[in-house]
Amino acid sequence: MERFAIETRGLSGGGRVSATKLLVLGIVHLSGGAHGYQVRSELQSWGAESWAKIKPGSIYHALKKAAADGLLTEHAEPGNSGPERVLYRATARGRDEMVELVRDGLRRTNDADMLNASIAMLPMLTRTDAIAQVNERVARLEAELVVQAKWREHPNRDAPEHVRDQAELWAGHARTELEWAKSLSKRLSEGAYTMADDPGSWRTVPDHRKMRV
Amino acid sequence: MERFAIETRGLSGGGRVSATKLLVLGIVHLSGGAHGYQVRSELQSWGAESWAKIKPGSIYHALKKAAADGLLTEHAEPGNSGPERVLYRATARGRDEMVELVRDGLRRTNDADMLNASIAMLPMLTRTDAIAQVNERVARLEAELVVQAKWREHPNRDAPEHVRDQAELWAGHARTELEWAKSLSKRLSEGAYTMADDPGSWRTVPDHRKMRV
DNA sequence: AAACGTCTAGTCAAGGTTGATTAGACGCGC
DNA sequence: GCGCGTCTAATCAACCTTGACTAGACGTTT
Repeated sequence: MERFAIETRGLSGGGRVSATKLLVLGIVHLSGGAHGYQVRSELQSWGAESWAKIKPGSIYHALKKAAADGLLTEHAEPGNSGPERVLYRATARGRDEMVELVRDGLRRTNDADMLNASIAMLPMLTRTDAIAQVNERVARLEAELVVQAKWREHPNRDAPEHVRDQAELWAGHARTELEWAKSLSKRLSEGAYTMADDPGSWRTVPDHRKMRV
Repeated sequence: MERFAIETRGLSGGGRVSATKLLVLGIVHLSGGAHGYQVRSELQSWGAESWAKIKPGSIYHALKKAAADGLLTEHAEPGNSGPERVLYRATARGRDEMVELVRDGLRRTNDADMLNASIAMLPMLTRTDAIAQVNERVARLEAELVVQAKWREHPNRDAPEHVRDQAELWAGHARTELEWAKSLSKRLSEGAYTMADDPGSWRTVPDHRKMRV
């Protein structure tokens, strides 16, 4: 009966994939260490509350959970000016997990939040890897559109008419996403953005020169 | 400080709007009374696990919560054949709340799950009401596209380049949705679907002839 | 200089979500 | 007539999300 029990688990201790987790890990990493409020501000300036629907409350939870899972380290800092704060830094496992989350988010269809978060963290990947993941997404979307087309030819008679008509909307979204993914793949191939293996990326910048707030 | 404390609360005891709640209330109502497994099967046959991302576990919780809030009544039934079951029936408050949820889900932008669930429960509204809500949605989407266009002219310099480029994808989704909403409005005007005030709708069918499993 | 709003920084309880698990009934091949 | 898989029906603990709330510091208005 428990044939599939393990299957869905990823690199770390398990638990649901979450856009919050990815974004929090990503910002901490990009900042080369950050406290909660800093992550919160950075995400806000990226407009993440709207496209990933992240509320401040979730950020602190995600940070603590990631620290408990060994993906981040916690350093308590006495408040020299203002309240106390806790500094978080990414561990090696945290970096690996984050990269896997980005790759998965790009490759797999479904879940808009995860896709948005993955795109936001795209430069965590090398250029060739990113292109490969996006291309796999393109292939998946094309396959899904074929399935959807078949489904509309032979609709499920149990579902009411207006529910069946909803499929048009989903197909429209899938086509939009397909076009966008194709154009992203092309932009990447043409050298757009600074990826992990490009000069000037977060990876090639020495620690003391990384972004600070 | 608590100026807005009440504002977000709806008709009932409060709490977050949820696609699960709407679908569960809707199925119970449409079935003229149902137990958990029946709701689960019906949603499955509508393909709801995929488009509303509802897992069985959530359904039972939603039923109990709705019963605790007075939106449903619970009738324990001894298992004449098979395990025990609990029969749920919609109350008047449950019906009112559900209709409000559908209207809100149609009118307000954001949250794909809620929109999908609302469309699935569209025939809960009268035809004129449904058209009005969809038209308001059309207007909102058009306004949003204008805002997005302005945003792309004057992008936020704090966000990285690839995050700013993501806006193209959102705009594409918004345009897809806009076109679909317009066509839905048109179909409704032309008399498509059986709405709450049409002959043959769930509302005009006497209780004993309602769908049973 | 007391009052006021605002920014920094974070906690918390209440509630929602979910994968795993339980358990009886039922058909069916051997 | 016994084991096996499948269907019905639901429970539960672990985990995630969130709105509301706390609290110090700082500028600035009155």
